[in-house]
Formats: sequence, C-alpha cells, structure tokens
Amino acid sequence: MAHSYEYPRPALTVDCVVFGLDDSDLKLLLIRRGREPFAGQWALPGGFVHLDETLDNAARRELHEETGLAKVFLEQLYTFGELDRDPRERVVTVAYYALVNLGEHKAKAATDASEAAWFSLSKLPKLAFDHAEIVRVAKQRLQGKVRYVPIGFELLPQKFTLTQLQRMYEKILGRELDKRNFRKKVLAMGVLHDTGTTQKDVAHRAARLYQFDEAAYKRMVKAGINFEL
Amino acid sequence: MAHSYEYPRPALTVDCVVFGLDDSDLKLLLIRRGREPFAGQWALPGGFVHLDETLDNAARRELHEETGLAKVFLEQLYTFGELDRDPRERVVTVAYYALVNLGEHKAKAATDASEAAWFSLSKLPKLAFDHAEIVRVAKQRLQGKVRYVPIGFELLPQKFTLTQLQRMYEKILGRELDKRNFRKKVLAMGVLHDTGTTQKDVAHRAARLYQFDEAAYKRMVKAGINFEL
DNA sequence: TGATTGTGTGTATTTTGGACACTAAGGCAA
DNA sequence: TTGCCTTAGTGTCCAAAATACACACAATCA
Repeated sequence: MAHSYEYPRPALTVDCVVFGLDDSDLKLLLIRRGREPFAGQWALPGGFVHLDETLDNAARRELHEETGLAKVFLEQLYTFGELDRDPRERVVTVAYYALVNLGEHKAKAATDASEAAWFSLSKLPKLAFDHAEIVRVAKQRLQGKVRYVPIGFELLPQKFTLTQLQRMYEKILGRELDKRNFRKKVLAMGVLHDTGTTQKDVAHRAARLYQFDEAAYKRMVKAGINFEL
Repeated sequence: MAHSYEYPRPALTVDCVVFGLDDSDLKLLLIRRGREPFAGQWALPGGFVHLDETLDNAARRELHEETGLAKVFLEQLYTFGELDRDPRERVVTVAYYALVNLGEHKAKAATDASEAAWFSLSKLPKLAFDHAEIVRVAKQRLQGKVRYVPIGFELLPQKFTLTQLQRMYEKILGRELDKRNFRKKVLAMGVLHDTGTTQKDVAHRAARLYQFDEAAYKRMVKAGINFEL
C-alpha cells in the first residue's frame, strides 16, 4: 500500500468453470469467442470486473449474460496472474467454479446464448487463453472438495435417488464406489431427507427420492462434524 | 472478455499473512502503516501488483521490501474484492499466506523494517482495512491444510525434535495431541529423516533431531499417498 | 546423589473402511 | 398371466486405523 494511484494496472476479469451433470457424463459449459484473440475458439464464460460490483457479483453477472444461468452454486477457485495470459495486455483473472443441474438448465443455456454449449469433460475442445489450466485446477478442487463437503448436491435435481447420487460421486472422483458402503455412509451423515416419494415412469422398481437437508447440514457444521466420504 | 480496454479498473494489490512460530506461540508479522488511511494502525504487508510481475512475484517482492523476508513458503490464499475494502477507491487484493521459522528470521525482520513486528495470533491489535477478515480466512486455511499436507515444517528450524513438531501441530490445531500416537503416525508417514544428531545444551535428556525429507515426500505424492493427521 | 525435566516406547480396545451376493419390486413382452 | 429384465434395497465379516493409556530412561543441576 505504499504507492499512489496513477500506477498502471492489470485488467481484472472473472472466469467461470461451470460443471454440469447429466445421465451420461460430467460436463463443462463453454462459449465460443466471437472476436480476436482466439476468435472462434471455445473459452470459459467471463469478463471484466466493474468498479461497482464485488468479484462474486461480477462472476454471477457474466455467467448470466453469457449463458443465461442464474442462482447457481458459485465459489471462488483461484486467481491466475501469469504475465502472458492474454496476448494483448496484462490481464489477471479471478476464476470461479459453478455447479448446476444440467437437467433443469440445459434448455435455458442453449437458447439464451447462441454460442454456449456443453462439452464432456473428457472430450474438451482446445480452449482459449490459459483456460485449460484453469479447468484443470477446477477439476482438482472439485475432486478434493467433494470428499469432505457435501457439495455435489448442486449437480442433481432437488429430489434424487441414491443411485443418482452415487453416479455423481463416481463421475467426479473417476472411480467406482460400492453400493452398500456408499449408502451406509451417506445415510449415516444425516443430511439426506427421505421425501417419501418415489421415481415415476421407470421400467423397474421405483427408487426412493431423497433431498439434501441443508438445515441439518448447517447444524452439523456448527457442531464441528466432519463429512468425509 | 467482451469489453474493450478503456474501462475503469479496480486497483490490484497483494497482501501477505505471515505466520511464524516460536517457543511460546503462533505469531503473525504485521507492519505499521505510515500514512492515511489507517495511519499508525497495524496491517498486513502488501502492495500494488506491477504490470511486469506475476502475483506470486508481487507477493514475494512486497514481503521482501516491507519485512526483509525472502525464500519463505508462500501460497495464494483467496482474493478479496468487496466494494468498500479501501475508503479511497476500489481495491481488489490477492491474499497470500506465508510460513516462516521465527527463530531464523526474527532478527532480520526486526532490523530491516523498522515498522514490522510479530504479534501472537491470540492477541492481535486492531487491523487496518479488512485485514482481520483475511487473517481469519488464512488461519482457517492453515488449520485445514496442515491436516492433510505436511506443510508446517516450514515453521520449524531445519532440524527439529518430535516434541517441537507436536507443539507446532497443537498450536495450529488448537488442541492437545497424544504423544505416542503422534509419533507413531508422523514416523509412519515416512517423510522424517533422523539426522543422527541430538539437541545441545538442554537441561534434560537430549532429543533426537529430525529433518523433513522433501524427496521422500515428493515421491509419495506422485504415488498418490495421503497425509492425514 | 537424588530431584527435576523432558525423551522414548507398546498394547489393548474401539472405530472405521472395504469386500462381498442375494432378494424385492415394478414394468414389459410373449 | 407368467416369466423376464432391470434396478432397488439390504447385512456381515474382516482388516486397518484411531484412540486411550503409564512407566522407565537419560541428562543436567542443585
């Protein structure tokens, strides 16, 4: 804080790594760039931070403007400040990651923003800037976080079956889990509420639908309880 | 990335939360502000990010300029971007946290920077800006991180006794640990190298001195081994 | 030389994690 | 209507890890 204010400043942007889940795969929401540099290439949604908005709000605004998404889970990831990130000038970006339920949001994102599309994490196109690196860090963070915070619920519809929940964990962690052990653990956590309802229109025995009990979770966090999986 | 470059930009700074450990306590390195706002108050070392330096380098440079510290463990913490952080104008700060061995660095910091001083974490003065919040987040991060990454070694001299190591963990975690269980676990990790030497000039049985085996640690990280404590 | 102080060590118990396979329910098609 | 297909739902045993716990040893000092 020793210097005065006329110093040249890096540009400051936010970028969002938006994860979505559907039946088949863990996906990422990208937008196609319209202008140089990297015109035509896919990139993370993001943009400049305005003077009258917090970083969180800037991320939400850009996400909404570019993809139509609103009210999603959004958390700061890391700030990237390498010198050559942008070929035009010095740009520092505060990266965020978001989790959305693809079933509910798919149509919206597809219509609002003509140039937004979902890609399987395993088959990403070449990304603009250093966005591949940002995605790598986000994936790592998600894998780490999901192990000790019940965070992934954001990727599912409000009511979900235990099998859906298990599939989600498997896709994030990249390995298979044992059904019985998974159910034991996740139910023992005490953050799942049995809605009493079951699946409809499935060609097999209908599974129970649960929902995440946020109140119970918050109580347990206050009590200092851990949530390893 | 939709806008052009003449937009007004927030100022961008870095701030460092520097943890140090001595026999008595976990400490924080603060500097006294010379000018308004918050003149005379204690604050985190930090300053503006230049165009020709990465964020990491900016943090290291400011740390060195303001406190004389160099070559310390330094890692990005979080980026703070609330609107009213600085009463003069919009300032976004990328916060870092550092771990240093107070025994080795105490004298240096005290001489190089006339206005730097160490404070016990439990008896901090009122801090400038939102620095108290930044410290809170850093403390939390340190507590979380120390549990699954052997990070705290940075706080000790190169050669240390198991008791010193245990005290460090206890101070960071804020609770007492069982001596035998602690030693079992930490030795089982396989990242401690017995130097064969012992303490000097102590009024009791001299303890063995160990040092952190970074090579072994890196090998184990590659092999995907966990380090919970 | 014995008082003081911190070092160094092992076992028994409890808790947790992981492997493992069958029956139940519902829709569908022959 | 019956049998088939698909997914739901459930419990036990074993291994590994976490925890609780107490005493003899070495070095210095008075």
